[in-house]
Amino acid sequence: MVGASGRGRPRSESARAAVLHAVDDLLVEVGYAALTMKGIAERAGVGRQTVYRWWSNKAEVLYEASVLDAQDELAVPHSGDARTDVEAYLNALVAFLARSHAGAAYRALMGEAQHDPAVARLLASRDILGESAAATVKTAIAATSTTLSAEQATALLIGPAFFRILSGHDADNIDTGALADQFMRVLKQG
Amino acid sequence: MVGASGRGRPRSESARAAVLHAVDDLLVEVGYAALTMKGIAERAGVGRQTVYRWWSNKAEVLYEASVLDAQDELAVPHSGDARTDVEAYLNALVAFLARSHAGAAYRALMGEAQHDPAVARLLASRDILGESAAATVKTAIAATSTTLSAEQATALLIGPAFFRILSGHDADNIDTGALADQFMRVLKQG
Amino acid sequence: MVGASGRGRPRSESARAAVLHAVDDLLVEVGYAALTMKGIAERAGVGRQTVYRWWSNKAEVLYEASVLDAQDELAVPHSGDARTDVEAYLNALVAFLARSHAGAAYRALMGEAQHDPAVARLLASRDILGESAAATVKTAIAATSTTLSAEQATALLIGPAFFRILSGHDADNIDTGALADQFMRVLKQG
Amino acid sequence: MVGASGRGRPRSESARAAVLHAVDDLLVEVGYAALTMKGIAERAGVGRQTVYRWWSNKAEVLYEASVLDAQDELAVPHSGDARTDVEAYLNALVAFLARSHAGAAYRALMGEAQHDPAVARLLASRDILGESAAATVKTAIAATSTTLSAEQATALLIGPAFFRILSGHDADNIDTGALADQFMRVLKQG
DNA sequence: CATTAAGCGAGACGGTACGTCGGGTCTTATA
DNA sequence: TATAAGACCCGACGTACCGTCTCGCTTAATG
Repeated sequence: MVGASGRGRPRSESARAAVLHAVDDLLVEVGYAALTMKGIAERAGVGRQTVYRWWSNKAEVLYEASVLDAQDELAVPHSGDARTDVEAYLNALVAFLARSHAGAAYRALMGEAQHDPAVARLLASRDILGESAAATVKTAIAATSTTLSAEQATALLIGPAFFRILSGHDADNIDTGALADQFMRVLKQG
Repeated sequence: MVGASGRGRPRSESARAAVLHAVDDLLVEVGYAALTMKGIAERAGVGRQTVYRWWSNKAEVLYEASVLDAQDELAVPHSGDARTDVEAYLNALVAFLARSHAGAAYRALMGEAQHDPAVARLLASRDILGESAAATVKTAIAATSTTLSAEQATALLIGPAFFRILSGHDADNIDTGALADQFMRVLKQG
Repeated sequence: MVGASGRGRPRSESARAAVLHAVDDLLVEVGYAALTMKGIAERAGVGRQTVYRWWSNKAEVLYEASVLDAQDELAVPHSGDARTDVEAYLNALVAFLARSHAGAAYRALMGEAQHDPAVARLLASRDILGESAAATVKTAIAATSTTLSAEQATALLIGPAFFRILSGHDADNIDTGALADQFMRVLKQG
Repeated sequence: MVGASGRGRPRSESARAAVLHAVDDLLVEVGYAALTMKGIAERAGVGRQTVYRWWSNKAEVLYEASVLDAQDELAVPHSGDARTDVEAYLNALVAFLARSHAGAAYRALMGEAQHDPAVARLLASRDILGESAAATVKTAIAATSTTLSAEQATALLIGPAFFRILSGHDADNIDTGALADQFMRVLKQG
């Protein structure tokens, strides 16, 4: 018996799906800045309360609608060759952060997290970027027998591209091949 | 003669200063999230219109009040030894981003910039972090005769720490010594 | 000379005239509701302070610009026949109150006076309507040997038309001939 | 079935009542000039938007809060004797216009109406003074078989006192007995 | 089958920040 | 000292969004 009594009308999965869909649409159409709870509910053809019943604030809806669903944008096939996998991952990372709608949502949420503890907790509850890199990092560590921890290696892998994108630099100028080389070299020596 | 009509009452530098001071105080007292234009004006003992006359939005005031003034938090003495300077810079960077009020303001602004083009332009107009690292990066490049561009090297230097702090990881666990070593090693080899 | 020391630059009569002229123009162009001190000063090509130097508030400028100048709208030639003069006066009164710009200004000021004591004092300082009716009323009183005071007679003369116009009734439907007859009849019997 | 969608939360009659009550209180405490929408909402413990939802401007709230409710101040018992009723009505009129809070509100609104068409329409939508006088005027007309229209008679009845009060003359000096006599005399002869 | 209780769409609710506007004062350089 | 210009402080304006609440109406599971 998981929760609830089973009495009363069950929650509408279709309402939930409509909200998530509406968020995706609105993100594309009006952008994050113009996203409002009222707008989302209306677009979804759903009562405002229903949105708040499933998610407790705007960040949560957005996170689930856009970020979670988009994890596969960061999933890359593993070739077995560490260097190849690293570059593939970096390409996926740049594409996600700099060019996808989900990435824009993720950046916006990370921004909110800098001054809203609730959003910070939300993002911390699931380390999307870290997880997405985990397999690649693991392969690279195994291939180089570095002494670096996975966490350190992850920061080395993601950090440079992450910084350049968040800083507003042109994502097209990021040389993922070079970054991959540098990353592998550090691992081989530490 | 830098422009200026000379006609009419001159803008009050003291009002301007009072606003910047008020922002600094309020950031410490109530934090970024609770910062409002009304609150700033009232705290500064200044009319609301006066604030809007000098800055066109909250981000601009905050940027000038907190971020510009705080560049010296990122200024580190140069020892002449590249490795030493790099670690010193990384320590200053972590202290700024993760522990100072100005750093909190900077992270908040960088967050806004992710969905507000005006803020993005504002931050892009003066690449605070890049500038602060420039001397250190230059020294390191000279000492290693790397083929990396300054921009690439800057991203390598700042990225990993930047990523971990923005992601909400514990700043105390950042091993700046190790990061400095890794940075130098990459430069020596590329 | 009348007051002042004579030292320093004398007040500019032309600035004063420009303001009064500007008020007249603006009243016609934008109406009372859109009249602002800033607008008046700009239209007159005059500093804001200069306006306040001559008049202490908006009501005073308007009063002098529009109402005082318009007293001659209410001045009617006297024929010597009381009944004739009364009707002529009533026609002038209706034309002034209901159809002239000065009359609109007067009504607006009388409106302000209902909740602004300063404006009330201003209007009380010079009983424009009462004065304008004085000669007509005097003639009528003399012609009828009524026991009514001038003040009572004035209220009887002006009141009915005044009420209908201020109440927003159609001024064209006011039968000034009938009103004149009724006025004369009351006087003859009291 | 008087319309109404039946959907959504119904408007709160208690909020509406709280606003009207707050307006009454504030009129007495701070007067018309200091009445603000913000102040009204706060005093009523109501959101600002809620006030705007029921009434579209200050005049409307005031009209409903103060003027409509105050019609009974102008309701006088009818004795059957026209002359008696007329004097009783004039006493009530003077008391209302010159001495009651509702009367002050009415004068203020009539003032606004002189330069604000919306307020003019509002007042025209319900001719408070005319209605209040209607029964008295009807009785007087019947008793005198005058040829005057009701509208003309109303202006004769109300006009003189109305003019003196709006002009700021001392209301205590208004001889309602004399005005009643004059009114009756005019009717008997026309 | 009737009851019951929770979810539903709709939209009003109390709050609060926004950016603008007007009032009346103050401070420049110039005349 | 008056002037034109325009910045100053103040505070009301009407709008927008937040997250909560309250309607009448479904929609199951329970009795």
